[in-house]
Amino acid sequence: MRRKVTLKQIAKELDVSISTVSRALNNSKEIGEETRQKIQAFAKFYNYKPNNIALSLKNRKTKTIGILIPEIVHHFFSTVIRGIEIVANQRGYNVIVGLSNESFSKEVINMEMLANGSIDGFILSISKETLLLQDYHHFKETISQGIPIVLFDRVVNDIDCDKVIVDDFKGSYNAVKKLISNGCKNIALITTMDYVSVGKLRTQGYLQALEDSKIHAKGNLILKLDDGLALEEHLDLLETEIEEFFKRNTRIDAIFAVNELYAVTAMKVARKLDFKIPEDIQIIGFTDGVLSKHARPSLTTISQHGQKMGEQAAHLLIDRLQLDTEDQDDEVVDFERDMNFKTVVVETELIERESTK
Amino acid sequence: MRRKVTLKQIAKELDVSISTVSRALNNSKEIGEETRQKIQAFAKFYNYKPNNIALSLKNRKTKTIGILIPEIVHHFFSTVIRGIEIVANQRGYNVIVGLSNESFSKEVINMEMLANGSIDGFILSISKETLLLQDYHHFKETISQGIPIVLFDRVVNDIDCDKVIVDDFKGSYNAVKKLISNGCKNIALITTMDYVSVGKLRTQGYLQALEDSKIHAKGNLILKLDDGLALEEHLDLLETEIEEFFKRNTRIDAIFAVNELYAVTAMKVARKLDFKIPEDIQIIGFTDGVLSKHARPSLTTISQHGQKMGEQAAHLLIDRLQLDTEDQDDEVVDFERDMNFKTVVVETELIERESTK
DNA sequence: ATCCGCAACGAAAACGTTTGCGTGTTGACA
DNA sequence: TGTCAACACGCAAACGTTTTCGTTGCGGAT
Repeated sequence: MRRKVTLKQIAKELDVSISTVSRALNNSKEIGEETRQKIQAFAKFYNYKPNNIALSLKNRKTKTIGILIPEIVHHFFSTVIRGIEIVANQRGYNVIVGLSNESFSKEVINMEMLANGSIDGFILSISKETLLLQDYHHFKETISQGIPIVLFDRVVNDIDCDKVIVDDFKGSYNAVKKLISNGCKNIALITTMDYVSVGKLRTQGYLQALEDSKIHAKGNLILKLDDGLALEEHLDLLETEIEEFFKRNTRIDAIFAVNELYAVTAMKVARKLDFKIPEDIQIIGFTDGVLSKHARPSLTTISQHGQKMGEQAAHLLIDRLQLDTEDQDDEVVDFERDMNFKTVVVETELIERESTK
Repeated sequence: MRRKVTLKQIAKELDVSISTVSRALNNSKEIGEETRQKIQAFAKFYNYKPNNIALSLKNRKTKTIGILIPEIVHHFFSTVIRGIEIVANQRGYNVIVGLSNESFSKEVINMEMLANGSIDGFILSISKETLLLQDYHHFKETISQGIPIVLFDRVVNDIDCDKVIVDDFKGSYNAVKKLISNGCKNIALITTMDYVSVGKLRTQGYLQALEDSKIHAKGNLILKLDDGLALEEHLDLLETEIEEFFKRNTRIDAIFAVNELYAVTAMKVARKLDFKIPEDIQIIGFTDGVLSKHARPSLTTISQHGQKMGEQAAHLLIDRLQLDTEDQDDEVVDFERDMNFKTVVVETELIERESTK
């Protein structure tokens, strides 16, 4: 087991100083041709690679970005990670991921753990519990320490940072409009509780689309589901909940669901109740995952383009990081930068499949 | 923007030495009660947290483990990551993930990038290209530098390290046995090319089960598919490939597929060709993902317990890391340790759903 | 002979910690 | 009064880099 060779060892072996070795390897022209050759050859032979940690300490930046997400076994989030990883790698960064598991305290812990020098910036999506508590002090503290954050998907307004979102409102609006133009009169909505921002926006899009088409929105056509039901263990509960909803509203001819699982489950229930899809009932879901593609019939969905969101987020963050390192004069720039937070919205796309006409 | 406070700043402010501050915060009893109180209070007020990078440099270990996987938008792999993250967090470690995207060179690059001090050890699953090339020099080099590796799922024998696998052979064997005991006579196998170790093992399990039941395995009942077909873009190709396979073999009454996608697609084709499931044809797939659960009919599968695999892998790695730091005497231990590589096999589980009788 | 400049290299600080060792100040005890 | 612990703290090295600022030696100009 030969450990990695260091500058010091090379210096000792070649009987020169550490600085000379460093300079030689960085092709400084202060070093004589001959010694440079010698040092480089030696370094290559022993496969010298500078130690990242030492570099991080010296440069006061780690070239790694922290990802903090609620859940990783989830098509959308893993797609975002992939997007982040790709551009991070391209631009010389690593990614370190933490999972909040939708828990506030885990989010805080994780964040503090990483904020102590391990990463240069965060890309994160807020956990549900945090959204519920509306306690964002950890984010603000991190930002005030000079560590930039990029929020994606689940964002809140009162955090000053870059954001990447999809136009949840518009996406839903278009989907419902589509259902209306397909002739649907009684369009049901299956959504989450309001504190999840995206759920709320999607609900608003639904309502607006109805209103613009002079359709009166009826409260009993809206089903707000508890989050617990989305858990793997409670699939059956989710199913019966939706089934009862159906039975209460026999005239439903379309369903718009704010996520894939709700949509697929609704479809399952509809078939069980002998609805023909899409003849008797049409269905659209938000979020395009594997379920939608492989369901029978395949599900018309609104794609969020998770990978693109990840890429955008990474670019935003790294741009800001590199901007930070360029300017040394602190005060003024701080002020200017505050004004410059961007919110990029990634366009959604309606992917039509078999569950709509 | 107030940057993080350091020991030096505290020392200066309180007019003591850096070492005194450090000791006071670590509750060294070399420090007088009074000064300790003072320093701790001050540190708490300014929210002092030791800088991770500096600690890493000093301790020559980073307390982070590197995960290197072929793909992250994948139910199995993300489940494994979740398992790793959970125990890593419990035991005070962070995880940094790299994606090889099934490419040899990306695997090498990523590994070298992380091996230069960024991580203490690796948990990884080998990319297909690497398996095809059979070039494992980067793994061996990393290990010889004293960085331990834990391989999971896709492993190869000639790398000396801990491994976590499922018993692919046994899992397949049991599944096929199940089909046989359900009365199936013409059991087809849909698998990958041989160079992916798990594909090979699963194929062997299939063959063995047939042989043990005195059923002659027929070559034309085995469909070996190219990997390219598993890509999202080529779903239709995959489908036609399987459809032709069906048409060539009209007497098939069961299918065992080595992954979820193949199984679901086969089911789709079967229904299209008016087979009744499970009456006319029974289907089992390896790997239990979301597709299986929500397919219609739901798919009987062999669960790999990805999360458990991740947890085991993390424990193996961290155990070894902590063992490494305990012993200072080098030579002897190296030798002993070589003998101690473990391979833990996580039991598979047959999850029966609607696609079998 | 003196001075200057340049090429080629070394010493040391710095990044933020921990820690072995040294040192000064007490108080007790002989 | 002198000796010696014990106590409370500071110095400095170390981890592995980069970089600023010297410091040599030497050739050429004056």
